[in-house]
Amino acid sequence: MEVTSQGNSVIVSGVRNLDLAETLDCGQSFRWAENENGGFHGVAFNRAVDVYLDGENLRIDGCTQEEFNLIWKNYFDLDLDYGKIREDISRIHPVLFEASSYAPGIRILKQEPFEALCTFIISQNNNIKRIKGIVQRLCESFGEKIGDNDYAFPTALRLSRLEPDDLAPLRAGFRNRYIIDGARKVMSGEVDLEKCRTLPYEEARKELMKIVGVGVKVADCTLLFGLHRIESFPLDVWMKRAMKVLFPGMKPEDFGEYAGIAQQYIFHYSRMHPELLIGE
DNA sequence: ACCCAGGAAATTC
DNA sequence: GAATTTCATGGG
Repeated sequence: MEVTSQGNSVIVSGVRNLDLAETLDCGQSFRWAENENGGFHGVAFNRAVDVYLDGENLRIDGCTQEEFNLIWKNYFDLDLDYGKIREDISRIHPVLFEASSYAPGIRILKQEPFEALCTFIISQNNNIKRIKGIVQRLCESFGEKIGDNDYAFPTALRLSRLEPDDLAPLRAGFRNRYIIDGARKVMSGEVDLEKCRTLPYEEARKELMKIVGVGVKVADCTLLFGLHRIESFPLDVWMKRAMKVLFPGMKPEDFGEYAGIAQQYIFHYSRMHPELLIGE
């Protein structure tokens, strides 16, 4: 991996096992949209960028070399060897080889913990298109303006001072009070997100589940996508169907230390092949 | 009108 | 305690 910068862009060469659409538009982050030039525009860590991938060259517009090293290198998890991981987990089960070969460019993003928490609270009993709309309105309403049309994700402090009814314009429905409860418990320290990086997995889950509206699945997604606990194996409706039909008898713990990456391959593969899951 | 959506809380049995 | 219903909202 080699990094050069010209003007307001950073170019990273030697980037393998990354596909922008597979990674940014597969239901782990809700803040990226394809732009008119085949790249993706998005916001994370209070920065807005456009990203493009040409072969093994990743270009990030709106980014200094310093910001790349501080933010985006980690965000895209570029130090982890996904090729090696794919080889390893392919040996676990033939269907996992199939699923991971189908979309080998999926990576697990390292998102902001509080953003992951809130967006997966919003995700419950919801669809990806509407989740994106609610998240967009949440940022426009309560996030810091960081560009012409770009808003940072709201801070826990800001949201903690609101009442559930203040979120009515988001049209998030019953999830409003969950978001506020999460913000308040994070602000007060009753829930310590950073501690969830290192706590034993079950304890990290319990910590997050102190929040009203956070159950096992939302906790698992927060841990996987916001705290990079890649052993996490969230079971949503798609994954439950996939487990029954494609991996009968197997349990999450059978997928090893990179279970979260396996999960994301399976999730994407299942959604792209719904015909495999009929009957469940 | 009906069903579903990257679920979880509230209620009922 | 386990199974069912309800919870807002939008789209098919």
